[in-house]
Amino acid sequence: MVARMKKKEVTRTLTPVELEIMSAVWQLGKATVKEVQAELPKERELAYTTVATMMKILEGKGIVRSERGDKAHLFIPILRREDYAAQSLKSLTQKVFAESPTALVKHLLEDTKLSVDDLKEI
Amino acid sequence: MVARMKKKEVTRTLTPVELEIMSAVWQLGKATVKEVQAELPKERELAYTTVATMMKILEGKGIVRSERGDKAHLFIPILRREDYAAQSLKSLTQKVFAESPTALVKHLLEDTKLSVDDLKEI
DNA sequence: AGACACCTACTAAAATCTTAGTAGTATTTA
DNA sequence: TAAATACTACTAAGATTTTAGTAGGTGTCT
Repeated sequence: MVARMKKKEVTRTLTPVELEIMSAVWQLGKATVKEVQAELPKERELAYTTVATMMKILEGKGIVRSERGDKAHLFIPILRREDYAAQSLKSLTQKVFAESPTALVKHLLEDTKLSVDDLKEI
Repeated sequence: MVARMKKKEVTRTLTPVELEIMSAVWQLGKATVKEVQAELPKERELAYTTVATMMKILEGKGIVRSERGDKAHLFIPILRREDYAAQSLKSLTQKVFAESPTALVKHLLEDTKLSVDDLKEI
């Protein structure tokens, strides 16, 4: 009997720009090129067509899919933020926190605003 | 009066291969090209000169420095693993765990073998 | 219909990353 | 000392990533 299998998850790591773009897409949940462009940090200026190209690339890689929207295409994440996060985190622990997951948690507590109470809750 | 300042830390993110190499260097603490090459996972075969080139690049970027060793140069990390780890983690939380540091910790606990006791200790 | 605005597809240049060869120098060995 | 060995510097090809322009389509306004 074949148990429910974890999805393939061959997902390579996103390139820096892909990640920037995906951050915006994840944030928006579903968005047009224009919306993605607007969602980028204001100091980050990418031409409309550049964002469009990136969306195309992401679509080609199966990271987002597109739907015809009212006027413009709507792009929707296929790769979920949580999944990518989990994957990145795993790889991070393997690669740079090799022998000290404890250190990771420590840094984590310092960096995030996570209180001890939040932690207890978990 | 100028308080002790946190170091510049402009460190861009390491490319995949740079990270592979640095993993080895961090592991060894201080190493020759040959040692780094040997430290790579055995299924990962990079020519000696490729490793040498990478060391050069890393040195150029100020990530390692070199000292004349007995025969070969010794390469020594400038960027410390902990610092890079902290930096990566911060950027990861910003980019993919935006609104849910809690989720991060959850994943962390699932992925690492960190026990609740270890956690309490922290 | 013509002009305008907006969108997608295609194309491609520039930058960066990855890989490794070759040549030259120094050191060890036969 | 000549040959073999080991290492570094230089060079560069190929791959991938990043950036954006141009052409052509579609709808909209006057």
